Amino acid sequence: MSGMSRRRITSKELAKLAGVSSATISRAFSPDSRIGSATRDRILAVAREHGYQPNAIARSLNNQRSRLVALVVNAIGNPCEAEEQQLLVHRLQARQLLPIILCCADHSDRLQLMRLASTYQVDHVVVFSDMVSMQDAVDIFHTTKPIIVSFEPLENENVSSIRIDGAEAADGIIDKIVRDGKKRFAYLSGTNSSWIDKLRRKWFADALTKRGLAFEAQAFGDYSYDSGFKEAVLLLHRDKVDAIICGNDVMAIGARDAARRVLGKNTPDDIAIVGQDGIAMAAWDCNDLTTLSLDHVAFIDAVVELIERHDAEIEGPHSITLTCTARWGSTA
Amino acid sequence: MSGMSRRRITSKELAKLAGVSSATISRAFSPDSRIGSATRDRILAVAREHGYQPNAIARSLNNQRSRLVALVVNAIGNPCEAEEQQLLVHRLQARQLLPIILCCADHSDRLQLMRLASTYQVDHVVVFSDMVSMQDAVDIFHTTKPIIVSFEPLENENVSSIRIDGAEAADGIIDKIVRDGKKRFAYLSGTNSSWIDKLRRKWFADALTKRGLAFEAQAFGDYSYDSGFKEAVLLLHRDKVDAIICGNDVMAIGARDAARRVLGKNTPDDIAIVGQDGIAMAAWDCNDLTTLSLDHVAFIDAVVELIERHDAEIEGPHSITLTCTARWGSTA
DNA sequence: ATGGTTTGTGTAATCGTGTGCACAATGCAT
DNA sequence: ATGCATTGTGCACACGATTACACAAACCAT
Repeated sequence: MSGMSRRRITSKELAKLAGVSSATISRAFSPDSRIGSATRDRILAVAREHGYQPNAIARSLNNQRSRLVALVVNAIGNPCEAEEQQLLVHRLQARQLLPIILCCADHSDRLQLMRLASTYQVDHVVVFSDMVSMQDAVDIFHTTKPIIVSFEPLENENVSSIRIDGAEAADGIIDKIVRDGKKRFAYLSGTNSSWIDKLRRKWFADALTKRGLAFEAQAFGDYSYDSGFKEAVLLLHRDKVDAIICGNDVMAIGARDAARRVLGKNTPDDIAIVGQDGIAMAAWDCNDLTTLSLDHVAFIDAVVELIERHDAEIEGPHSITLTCTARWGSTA
Repeated sequence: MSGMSRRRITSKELAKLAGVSSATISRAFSPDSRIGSATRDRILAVAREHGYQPNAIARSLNNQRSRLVALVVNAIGNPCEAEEQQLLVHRLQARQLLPIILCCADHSDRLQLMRLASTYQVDHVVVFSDMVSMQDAVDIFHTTKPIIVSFEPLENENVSSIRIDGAEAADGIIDKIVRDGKKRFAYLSGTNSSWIDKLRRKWFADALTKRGLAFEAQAFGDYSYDSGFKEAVLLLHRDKVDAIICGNDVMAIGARDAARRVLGKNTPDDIAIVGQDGIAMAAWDCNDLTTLSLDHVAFIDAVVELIERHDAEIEGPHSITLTCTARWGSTA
């Protein structure tokens, strides 16, 4: 690398240096294209010497293929999704795909943000966030026909989805809590009314119904520790519940702290607390949460599988169903 | 929006539809360019009708400006950086800049990953990770002359950096612990030898030296809860220390759990435990960590400030220094 | 009425690659 | 030696936007 060359060298310039045409330069960088191996070696050597790499922007324009993937997430730090995000980014990078993160939790105009990303001709879109309507995503991204992978099943030829089934595991958890003698259940939602939140609540509600019970109270948080803490105080104090099913693990930890600190009640004897997601933190010694957990690796495997199918141009929307399992901790 | 048009419409096609030339289309989307306001309105209406948006890839090629920013991070889920990442992404999005995440913790060839990103002509690079050598980053990205923002100060006209000073706050923390009667200190590093790790350790080491003390032991983890737990057991059992300064908050929580669970020792009476970063979780009721914390907002303000200076083409490398403060919890 | 400025639009070149087509050179079988 | 398949390379255009330049129309002042 000859040090300080300021500007990135261009294909045509390199062609002059190597005594070939710019077309040949391009071929030297395309794995399977007709080019003499001697020529290729010489070009690659000269390229390395001058720090040349083909311009991905120009290539994308020509290819109609950007190798960019938009990841629509609620928030980056949010442990609920962070582990999946991390895994997916890893898998994408291994396939030479670059992720563009769209954080919509704090962005005032999520649609505008998605429109911006769509102008970059992303090849795929993965929607983790439950804050954006799937219909909006389809409307915005359909022009480039990227795959859209999402939790929410939607009848549309452009959308593949991953369905999640936690009914059985939820039933097992409710079963144990009921047998432990708890009677007054509350559900602490993470959002006011997202699709995924309703689905999850239904799993537990059905399990209660089956046993002649029902949720005595319902509260709404925002998936954060603080909201879990705050709402749990109300539920325990005002509604006198003795079991709280939380929309995610972080709120469950908040609720557990509230019970212990504000009400002086301990899990699982005085009160049962259940999380959802199965994040790593749930298994930490200080938490040891009972939680309805999803196998992150299997989940991301499914996402990657859908992306691969789309890359291979296999037509039609696809759908994969995953089942949750219970993680048994000491909180319920 | 007329529904189901499969392919994204092009500037030239829209021109035909609106009865103008493609140059005029372009002008309609450039805020300050000579165009009749009647024409602009008509074009924007037709554009909306057909779901047209200028192709950002083509625009980038022409502009020599991609509006993409590479964020080089260790891991996404990692709470140590997650809050900064979240804030920065938010700020970038507000400026219509899109972040490309490079996760280098788990990627076998970090340099290749960075080279890949550099072919996308990113406008800026922000290096959070302490796992990549700054010199490598400069070598790879210098061809496009993006700004490189990093923790590590480096004498190079392309690199701006943010320096962090925690000496005073570390001194205050050590002061309190020593006055509480602790005598045998250990430092639990997050990495084997990153630049930032050495710097942080030095702050505490200096504070000890000033009082005629020194670290009795040093261990190496990997910034994870599990490694904090495991190493703390060894430090407490084998080295009989009564104060552990941890490289980050997550390890500190692991260490606290280890002390409580394995050794039956409680903070702050039996043993003092200090974290670093000041993540939100540190303030959770169940943790209430004493930690050397950095103001995340100020930090990201500084990063954005550097990016803005670069956008405004203000020459030369810049440097901003931030000072840490102590968060006083119940662990030390 | 006329010269000069301003305004709005079209033409054509450009950004850096990829690739179909044409064509020369080479290898091989007869 | 000839006909044919194969290999390697260059030319030229396409990808979809931006923008310098040219130019017509409109406006204004004298």
